[in-house]
Amino acid sequence: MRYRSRLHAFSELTDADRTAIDALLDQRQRVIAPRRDVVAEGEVPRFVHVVLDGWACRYRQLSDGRRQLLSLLLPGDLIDPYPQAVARSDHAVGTITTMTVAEVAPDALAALGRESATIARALWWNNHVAMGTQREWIASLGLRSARERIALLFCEVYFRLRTSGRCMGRACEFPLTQADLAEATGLTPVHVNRMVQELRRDGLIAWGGRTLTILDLDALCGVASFTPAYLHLDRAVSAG
Amino acid sequence: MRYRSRLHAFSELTDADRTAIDALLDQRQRVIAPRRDVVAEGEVPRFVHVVLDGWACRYRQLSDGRRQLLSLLLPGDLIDPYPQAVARSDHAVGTITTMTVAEVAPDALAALGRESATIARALWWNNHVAMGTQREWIASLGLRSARERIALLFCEVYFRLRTSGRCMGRACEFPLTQADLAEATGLTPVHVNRMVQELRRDGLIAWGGRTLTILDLDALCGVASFTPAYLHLDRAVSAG
DNA sequence: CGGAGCCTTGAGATTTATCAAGGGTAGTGG
DNA sequence: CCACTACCCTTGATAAATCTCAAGGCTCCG
Repeated sequence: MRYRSRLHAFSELTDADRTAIDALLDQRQRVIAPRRDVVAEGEVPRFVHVVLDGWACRYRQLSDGRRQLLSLLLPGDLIDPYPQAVARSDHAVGTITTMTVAEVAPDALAALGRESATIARALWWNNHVAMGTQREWIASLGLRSARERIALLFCEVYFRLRTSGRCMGRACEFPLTQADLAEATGLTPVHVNRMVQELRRDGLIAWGGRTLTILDLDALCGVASFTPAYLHLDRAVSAG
Repeated sequence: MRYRSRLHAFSELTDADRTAIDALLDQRQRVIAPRRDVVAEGEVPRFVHVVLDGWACRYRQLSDGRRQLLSLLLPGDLIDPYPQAVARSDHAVGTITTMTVAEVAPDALAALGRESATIARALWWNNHVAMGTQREWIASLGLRSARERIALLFCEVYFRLRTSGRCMGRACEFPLTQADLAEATGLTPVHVNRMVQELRRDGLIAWGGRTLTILDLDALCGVASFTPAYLHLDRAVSAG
């Protein structure tokens, strides 16, 4: 089963809840080219965007041009998860691949949260997971080596895609370039390249084209010190 | 004016809202010794803790002992900002100094959020700021140098304390040890020491005892590439 | 007076960055 | 169908930032 949005994956939702969310997602959609900004830094977003297809990322850029990815936005993710927001964004969101987003009216989502207590909980749960993921990135950048950071990112993406039913066995899409990976892990592209080669040589992964295959999941998780606790999958419906 | 909790600082709150929150904070309090865990990793917290006095931190520790601070919890901060949580914590929270916390029943806070739309918004705003702060830490660890990271942390603490009315001019409390600072910035204590000395030598800060004095705020912000946008102070009542 | 915790300093090792160049591949236009 | 460009990946050599190890000093407290 493939979830249209992360909210759908929340285990306590009723069928009626899921139908109501679907209705919101169908109201208004947009297709965005790769490498474009969806939300600029300082902008006040007019919609709650939900990624329906394709990948994007949050990022922050310093005045001297240095850029850091802050999180990956995969299919199903909410880009502006604040029903009541109307706040100036403190970071930018840009596409990586061609992306289809649903543009949901903040008021409509807020209304849904008031009508259904489970949807309200789903919104908080989604937030909880997003914060946990950010914390894991902090731990990654702060105390893991280059090799460990890269392994961690592979693990995270694999588990997240699997939750939403977007893996085939041990393989999944992975459309980032090595330069993107460098911006996500706080390393240089050159060094990322060497570490990726090492992971390949050690038989942990295969990665080429836009496909990542995890050849030895346990070993990769071990290298990354990865445990999926921060994804709070215990409250998610498993997609297999 | 000194705010008891971050929620109090939300500019849209009415006096009635603030009184209601105060009532929650007064129900049950606890004093915790320095260097103790408030919430252990994997624990399901039974309360929403609010820091009334003293400092704490979120942290994550890998099996080999390496430890990374994930965020600082200053007076007023909510430790478990999920009214509906009842989720296993994916990280630990420990005190730095002696700390007084209010232990609020999650249900009571949730009820308050249902009764007052502004309190509900305040909870989301609080979350929004917490996420922004985590993103800034990611950007700090990912693309800033040692010197820049340390300067950034000083800036962040100063601005956050000022918002809640806990600065005297350019001076504020700063009870972290250099080893703590190292765990927050992903550096070694030795290197932190050298960078702090550099910042002192350059006349940017004075730091000793448990007091930090910012001697040249503009220059320090410049070194750190600090802009307080992520704190979303535009929706906070200024404490001066 | 002794110990513990924290800060400071020095010297050498390691990780990662920087600079520079070459090769592969896919798409584009002639 | 071929040349050409753009983008990405790869490799090597050297440099810089940060870590590691080791030791000494200061201050507070019992």
